[in-house]
Amino acid sequence: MELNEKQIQILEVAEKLFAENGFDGTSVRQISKEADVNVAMISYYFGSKEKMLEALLGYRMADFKIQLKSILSKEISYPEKIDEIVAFVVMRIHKNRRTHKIVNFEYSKDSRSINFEKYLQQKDENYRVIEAFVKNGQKEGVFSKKVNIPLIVPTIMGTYFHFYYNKRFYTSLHNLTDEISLDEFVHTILTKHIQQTIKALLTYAD
Amino acid sequence: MELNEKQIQILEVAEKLFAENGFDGTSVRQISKEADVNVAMISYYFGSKEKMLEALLGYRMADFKIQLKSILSKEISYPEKIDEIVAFVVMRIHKNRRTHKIVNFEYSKDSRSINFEKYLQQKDENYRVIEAFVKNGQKEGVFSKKVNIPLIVPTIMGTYFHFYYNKRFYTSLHNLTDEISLDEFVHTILTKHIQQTIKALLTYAD
DNA sequence: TAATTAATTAAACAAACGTTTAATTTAAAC
DNA sequence: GTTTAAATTAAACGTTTGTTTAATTAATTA
Repeated sequence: MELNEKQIQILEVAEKLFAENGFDGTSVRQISKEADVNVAMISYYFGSKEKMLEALLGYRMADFKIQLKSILSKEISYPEKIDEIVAFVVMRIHKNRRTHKIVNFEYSKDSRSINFEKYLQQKDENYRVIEAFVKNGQKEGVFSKKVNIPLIVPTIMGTYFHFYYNKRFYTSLHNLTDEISLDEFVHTILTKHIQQTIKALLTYAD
Repeated sequence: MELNEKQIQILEVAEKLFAENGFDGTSVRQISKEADVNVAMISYYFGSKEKMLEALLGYRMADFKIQLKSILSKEISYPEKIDEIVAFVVMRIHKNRRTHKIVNFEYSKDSRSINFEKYLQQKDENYRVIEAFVKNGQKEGVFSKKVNIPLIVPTIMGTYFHFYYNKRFYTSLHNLTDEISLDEFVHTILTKHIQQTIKALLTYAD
């Protein structure tokens, strides 16, 4: 789907409001007002509110596989590769945290009739790349064979998102006062914690 | 707050619908219809839709601290204690997953004016108990001192919730066909994975 | 420049929203 | 059995919802 400037402008406002107040908690009138366009433009450009969300998914979930694969082709040690993969995934989901939040919530609903193809595709690619990486490490005797590979990604992403969803709790626990120090915390301390966790898990012998 | 049978009946229907379709995605008329009471009963009993959610929090977040503390008083080894703590926390959040889901989403909104005291209290208790446990293990030389203690709980709960929020994806990955096998998976494989992760993290030497 | 397509608008649409009202039925207390 | 309080009801309240309409303006093409 080709998007012009105005469409992207609308999508970015929608992303912000959906993440802040939920899909159902945001009205198309709010979006149109904040994006400074007429209400009818949303139907005109996207067809409906739901299809607008689908367009947002397509817009945000692009170019994931390529970047992840370029990390894996590097000639560095296995622990270093874990560090790079985790750092990349955390950076990526932190950048797209708003869209992920919307998806996390809307996707788990039974009712909604939204097409999550783009999101699931990225999830699938993410899983396959990591599965191949871990199996390689196991074959070379670097990683433990007792690890449940499909649950590695939930541990990485889950740790980040639980932190993010409860950021009001954890920022007060860590004395993070503004948005900048939160970004910094994510890219240093939180990333390091997840790297440490995954490295420990993959080398742990019960 | 004292709750009579009818109020509990309403709250349990509300919990189910809120978790399925979101707070904003659920109407009081839906709740009243499914709970087989008149719409006005919700205002009559709880005052408003938002206060009904607060009542649900109070109802679901009780008796957490006592149960967790009784585990810690057991005379078992540190790794065994980790296993028991993780199993308890996972069992508990899985049982209350619907309410946690509602909170996870509503709490991270800036707009909403809901009182999350009961939820935050449980979170705080959970953190303090685990902090004390880990520090004890560190003092005795069993646990690594490089661990970021406030991020242990996000790793436990985050792994569970990321799995739960993407259950449609992971159940197809694990070939889980019905609700029973999902329950079983959570209490065996997923719990074991998280136990393994936390034990590895706490004993990992970089 | 004229014709055609795209973009933008204000107004209207029916449906659904949370909450309140006032009347009625049921239960408890005396 | 009468009085008082609690529970339940159908109907109405004013807003807000997503979407559509039909008219107008702007941009592109011929």
